[in-house]
Formats: sequence, C-alpha cells, structure tokens
Amino acid sequence: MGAVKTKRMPRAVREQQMLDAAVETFGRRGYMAASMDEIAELAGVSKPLVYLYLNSKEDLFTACIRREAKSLVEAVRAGVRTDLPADRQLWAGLRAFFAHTAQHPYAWSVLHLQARTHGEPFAAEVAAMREEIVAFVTQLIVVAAREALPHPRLRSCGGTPTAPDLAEREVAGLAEALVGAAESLAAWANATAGVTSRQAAATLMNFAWSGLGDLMNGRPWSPPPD
Amino acid sequence: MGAVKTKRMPRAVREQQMLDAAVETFGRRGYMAASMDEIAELAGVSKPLVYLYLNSKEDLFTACIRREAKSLVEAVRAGVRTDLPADRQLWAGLRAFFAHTAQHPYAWSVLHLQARTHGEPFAAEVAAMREEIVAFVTQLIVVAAREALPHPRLRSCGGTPTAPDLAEREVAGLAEALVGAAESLAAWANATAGVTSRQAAATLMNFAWSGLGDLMNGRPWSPPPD
Amino acid sequence: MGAVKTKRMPRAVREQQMLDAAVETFGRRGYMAASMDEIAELAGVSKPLVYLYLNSKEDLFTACIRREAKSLVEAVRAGVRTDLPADRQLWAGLRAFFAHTAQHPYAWSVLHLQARTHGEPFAAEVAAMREEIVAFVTQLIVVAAREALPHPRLRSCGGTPTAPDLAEREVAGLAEALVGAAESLAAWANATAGVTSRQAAATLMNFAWSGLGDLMNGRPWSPPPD
Amino acid sequence: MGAVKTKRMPRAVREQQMLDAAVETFGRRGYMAASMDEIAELAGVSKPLVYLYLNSKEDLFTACIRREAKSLVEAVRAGVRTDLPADRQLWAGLRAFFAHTAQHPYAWSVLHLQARTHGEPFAAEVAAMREEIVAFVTQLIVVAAREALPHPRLRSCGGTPTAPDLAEREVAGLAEALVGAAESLAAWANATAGVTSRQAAATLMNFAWSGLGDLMNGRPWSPPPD
DNA sequence: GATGAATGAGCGTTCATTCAT
DNA sequence: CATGAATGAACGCTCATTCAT
Repeated sequence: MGAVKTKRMPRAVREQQMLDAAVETFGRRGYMAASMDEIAELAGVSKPLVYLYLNSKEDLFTACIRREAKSLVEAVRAGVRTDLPADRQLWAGLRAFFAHTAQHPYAWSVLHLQARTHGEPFAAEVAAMREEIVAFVTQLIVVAAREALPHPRLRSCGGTPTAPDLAEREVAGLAEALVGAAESLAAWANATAGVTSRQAAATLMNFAWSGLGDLMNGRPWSPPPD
Repeated sequence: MGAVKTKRMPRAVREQQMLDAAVETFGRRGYMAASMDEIAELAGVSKPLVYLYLNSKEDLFTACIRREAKSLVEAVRAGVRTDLPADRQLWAGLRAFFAHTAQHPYAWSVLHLQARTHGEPFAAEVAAMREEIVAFVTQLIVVAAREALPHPRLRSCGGTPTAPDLAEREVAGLAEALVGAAESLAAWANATAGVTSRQAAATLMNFAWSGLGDLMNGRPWSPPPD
Repeated sequence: MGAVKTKRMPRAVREQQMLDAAVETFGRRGYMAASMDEIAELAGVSKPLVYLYLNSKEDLFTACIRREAKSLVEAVRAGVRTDLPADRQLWAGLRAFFAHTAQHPYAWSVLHLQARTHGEPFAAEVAAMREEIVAFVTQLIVVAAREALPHPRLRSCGGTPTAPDLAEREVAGLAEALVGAAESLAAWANATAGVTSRQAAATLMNFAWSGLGDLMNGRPWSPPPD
Repeated sequence: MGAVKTKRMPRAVREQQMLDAAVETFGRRGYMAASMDEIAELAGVSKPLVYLYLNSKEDLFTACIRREAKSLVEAVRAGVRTDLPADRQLWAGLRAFFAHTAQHPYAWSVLHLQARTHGEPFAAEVAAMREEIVAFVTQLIVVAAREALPHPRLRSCGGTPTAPDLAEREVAGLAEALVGAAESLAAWANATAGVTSRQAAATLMNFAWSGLGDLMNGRPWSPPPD
C-alpha cells in the first residue's frame, strides 16, 4: 500500500507521490482529521520532506484540490467531441464525469465534500472549477435550444432568441440544477451496488432531456399563483 | 451574545440552548474546528454542563443532526397537502425546502456539508433523513406517473405498470437526481443575490417537469449504442 | 525542586508559581532554549495550564519581564530615603540594586541579558524600566550638582545653573555610563567570589564620585584637538 | 544579496564569506533564531558546504565570536600608541572602541549580546576577550596612577606602590566599571541619534577622569558606616 | 445543579544534521 | 568540490475530557 519506499527520487516524482497520499488521506479522513504524519507515512517519506516540498497543510490541500480539479475537468473535456450535437456532447461529458468520479473516489471526496466544507481558501478553489463546468453546461443548453428551433431563421433576430425566451438566470439555474443532479448521482452511483456510470448518465440524460413531464404525457407545468 | 445567562433553567430548555449554540458553531466553523469551549460559551453555560447533558462532542453533533433533520423533514411535510395532485405536492415541498434551508443556514450547513463530510456516525444519520425525502419524492413521481396515465385500467396488470415501464431503480435514480438538484439549487439560491426560494423552486419544477427536452420540441432522447 | 505538586490551587497562586519557574528557566537556558515543557514541569503543572493562564511563550516571557522589572525597581526605590543628600541616596540605591541582583540572579539574567537579546516586544519592556532608573540617576546627579555649589545664590539665575554648565545630553550620558557601570559590576560581583554587594557599591561610588582623576591629584582632563 | 555566487573560490575566502553571513545573521536574529539555511543562503553556498568547513552551528558561532573578538581587540590596540601618557592612551582606546562597535553593529551584537546570552561554550569565549580588555585598562589605570604620583621615587619600593594603596581588587573593580560603562555607552551612542563616537568617548573620559565628584568641588566620598 | 481547576494526547511545524551522487 | 534529497527529534500550542468542590 502506498508508494514503495524507494530512496532518492527526483523532486517531481516525490511530489506526486505526496499528492497521491494526501488526496487519499484527505478523502478518507477529511481535511482536519487527516494528519500530516499519516500522509507522510502513506507517501513513504518523512514529514519534513512534505513540508519542504509543499509548505503547509493548507498548501498541500490546495495543491490536491488544484491537481484533482484539473484532472477532472480534463477528463470531462477529453470525453466530448465538440463537433457532435449538443445532446451527444452532454451525454459524453456526463459519462466521462461519472466514470472519473467512480474511478477516483478520494479525489471526488476531496473536491465535492472536503474542499467545500472547509472554508475560504479551498471553497473558492473548487468553486472556480465548478463554474467552469457550469459554464460548459450552460453553453450546451443554449446550443441545444438553438439546434432544436424548427425554423433557424426565426432565431437570432438581433442576437436574442425569440421563441424559447430563456432569461440568462433561468438558464444558469437549469445548468446549476443539472450539475447538482450529476454530483448527487455520482455519489449515489458509487454507493449503490450495480449502478454503472453509463446507467447513471442515462438516468440523468432522461431526466434532463425528457423531464418528468414526459411521464405525464407532456402535461405542462406552471407555478400556481400563491 | 447567544443566550442570556439566566440561572436555573429546566434541563430541557438548557439542552435546546446548547443545541442552538452547537448548530451555529458547527455550521460556522465545521465539526472539527468547532471547539467545545466556544459552544459552551455561546450557550452561556459552563463546559462540564455540556458534557453532563450531552456526553461528548460526537453525541452533541449527532443530537444536532437529529434535531435539524427532524426539523427540516417536518417543515417539508408541513408544506405539502397530500390531497392535491402530485405536481402541486412537489411544488409545495420544494418551496418549503428552499424556504427552510434559507432561513436556517447553519442547520443546512450542518446537514448538507458537515454531517456528510465527517464520516460514519454522522453520515448515516443524515443519510437516513435523505432517504426519507428521496422516498417521499419517489412516491410522488410514481403517483404523478399514475395520474398521468390516460386509461387507469391499463396500468397495474399484475402489479407491474406496463406503459411507462419504470424500473424501480430508474425511478430511484430520478428521485435522487431531483433531490440532488434541489440541494444544489439551495446553495446556489442562498449564494446568488436576488434569487428567492420561490424562483429556485420554479426553476427546479420547470427542469423536472418539462425537462430540457421541452426546449427541443419534445424530440426524444435515447442513449447512443456505444 | 520546584513547587511541591499540590493540587487545586487558586489561580493567582498557580500563576506566581509558573512565573517563578519561568524566570528560573528563562534565566538558566535563555528565552529560546527554554521549553514550555520544562517550565511547566518545574512549576509542577501540566503544559496546557500554563497556556490557559499565560497564553503563549511570548506572553509568559513578557509577564516575567514585567514582574521582575517591577520587583527590581521597587527594591531600589525602597532602599533610598529621599530626604538624604544625593550621594547617600545614590549609595543606598546602588546597594539595593546590587543586593537585589545578587539575590535574584535568574531575574537579573532575564532582565539584563535575555530580554535585551530577543527583540522587540521584550527589549522595549525592559528599556522602559531602564529609562526609569536612568531618569532617577539623572535627577540625582542634577541634585548633587546643585547641592555642591558653594554659593547657592550663584545658581538658578533664571533657572539655568551657570557654573557646572551641563548640557542635558551630557548628563544623560553620565547617567547612562553610571547605570551601565552598575550593570556590569553586578555581573562582576556575582561572578567574582568574595565580592559583596557592599563592596561593589563602594567601588562604583568611588569611581563615580572621585573619578579616576582623583588618582591623578585632580589633574583635569580635556579631549585632545584631533 | 550577500556574496555574489562565484564558483570555485579558495577555501579560506569561502570561509570568510560564511563567517560574514553568519555574523550578520546571528547579529540580526540571535543565535537560536538564526537558521543554518539562512546563513548558507546569505553566504551564497549550499548548506552541506557550511558543515564541511565549519562543522556545526556551535562551531560556526564560536568561530564568529573568535574572529570578531580578535578584530575588536586589534582595532582597539591599533588605536593606542603606548608611548603616550595613560590618559591619551585611554582616550585613543575608547575612540577606537566606539568607532569599531558603531561600524560593525552585527559583530558587536554577537559579542555583547548573543555570546553572553547563550551559555557556556560562548560566554567563556567572549569573556576571554573582555578580560584582555579589562587587563589593558587595569594596566592603564595603574600606569596613570604612577604617573600622577608627585615623587616618582616614592613608588615601586619593592614593586608594591605605597601611596595610593589600591588593592588589586579595587583596581579590577574600577576597570570593570569603566569597561561596563563603555559597553553601555556604545549601545547608547548607537541608539541615540546625533551622538558620535567621539562624543561618547569624551563623556566617558570626563566621567572616568574627573568623576562626578568634580561637580562637587572635590568633596570626597566615603561609605557610611552601616 | 453547576463550575473552576487541571490534564493526556496529539498536531502542525521547524531545524540541525547527514547521505548519495 | 559541491549539492539535492532526506530525516530524527523536538517544540509551541490546542482540545476533548474529567475531577473536586
């Protein structure tokens, strides 16, 4: 378990080993309960070396968040082919997302739980990543809406789509909801035996694309006056 | 600050004051960073009294989770009238949910962030509550689906609905997605200035009921072969 | 050694025990080399109690300096009777000073060496005490000069003494030199076996009063041109 | 900053650079707070090289003390011309002393504060230098006393001066006081804006030669019975 | 019923010091 | 000759927890 205790490695390699150990420990125990001792031991190095390379517990945690956020975003990006229609792009992104979180549960715990739970240096870090993803999804929604318009010429009269007049904030809310649902399903899929990332993605696509309203034969919904 | 230091209060009252202080402190600082000293001071009692009444930090945290989980579930339950159609029930439940989380941010932080982030005694506690809510939503979805069936007699031929052949797990996934989206929107609504709990609920209802597919004029979605 | 390990003492008493132990340890080992563990053990208490009462190593050190500075100044003040002539006052003050420093060597080490050696929060603290003493000595010098004037009517023509026209800074320098000599002699007397505080005081009084010039039959001294 | 990083210098030169850096760092931060890392960096060499040349922190500090002590003593020695009368010698020595301490504040801090504050290997080192200076001053006092004797033939009947029967210890005390006063004035002159090393020396010469008694028109002083 | 007094245990951090290259 | 890599040991500080009153 952990890295084999090999001596005299170049700095870059050791740093990655430390980050591996830190992500696992932070993911397992939580930021505060994780001790630098445990991380160092798991990394197969002494504690001073961890401090020499990564300065402090805070910096170490931040480095973990950055590395894993980048890794997750890249995994999602690598999964989508931008030349496909929006729904296929979303599908691919979701599959990549669920696959990545399933394969890196500690990283996902760090990003989704630990970083958000422990205040400002960290929450901001992961919020940046999340906003990137939300922006990506928002754009997909807008593109999908455009593609779906029956008569292309009707749209973009002055840049503002007329038919599905989505206020910006409305779309932002939808994207937020979609991403939130995805995050929740990731945890659910990982915890529920026998749910593959493919199934999770399919469930969410059905939810997002057809809505529950499909079950009701298209009966529309609008808020009651209250 | 905190409770006024009044002497000789009945135990039940003192306990509630302690829980109030604990929820606020746990919500503010996080489970591990919250110190029993701070909680006792905020509650206006001495530390040994906290231990006399609530045994340990773990028990205190658990008591917080239980009280706030119960409070949240009751608030949601109180908001729905079971004699209304399913969509109205869902709408009412969401409004109650968003309103409660907005009004009790520390409690929501404890339930949504802290409890899930700090391992097993606590995660299970809040998971129980969550399952209760998911079950409620699941049932609403099923009822809604039934209500939507054009010919009631077609369904439940042998207990298995035929037309909208929803595997149990599929519905569970939908409910999970819906609840996850709600949780995410709660944080988003609280963080985004000018978004009321009503708007958040409306956004989610639109998303859930009509789906994004509505934007595409009902063009259905089905997973590509891959 | 150290205080007998008695339990449950009132806070004020414990604090003094801690300060005793701290002064001894700081005096013995130096500020940085002294460990809070050693101080706590010498005081017969656990380390957290030291922190509970005295906050931090810095604060503890500052408290030591303040207590011992006050103690030293009070000892000197208590030794002089302000109704006596200036030379007798100086003599009494020096005797008290040498006696106190001889009886409290750790305290003297803290004030004279440790506090000055370890930078700003501390140096300022002891500098304040020193200035108090220098001011006292300065005043004694001025008074002595007045007393020594053969014809009282000659002085204070407009408030400024004419004959021994001592620039303010000149007097300050003399006082500084006298105090510095006293500080040095304190260390010398403590280190040299058989030198009593009385002898040290006498030596310094002779030096200060008659000067070395006495040895030269009053041959005056004035700086060469260069 | 510090020495320019030049490669392949002869050992002796490198050692001096290291000592320069060490003196500055020890003077600035204090012995314990100074880190070998900082010293090595300021010297422009790697840490192991410091250890290779100077063995340990203790040895390094000792080397600093020795070099600076030697430097100070040599500066003072170089300032006096032994063919002049004693008062001129003392004057010259003091001027050299004040000038040197003013020009090498870190060295003076190391000798006067750090070395004395940090216990035995070091205090002894600087004490040796101090004794050398005290001995020099003692001899000057004795010589001055002899010069001042009206009838040269009266003195040195058998090597023991008769008239001004100065017990050896008495002279030692005077020299100690003089040196102590000088040390104090050095700090005072460096800290007080506008006081030159010449003025500091003049103040001390006046103090030493004429004494405060001069102000009192030669009224002698003798210890009260007590 | 309520509290001032007290602590065992552990954590983040640093530093002087040494190999292996 | 010179250094990047690595560590054992210790220190300042904090916290959940418990007595004795």
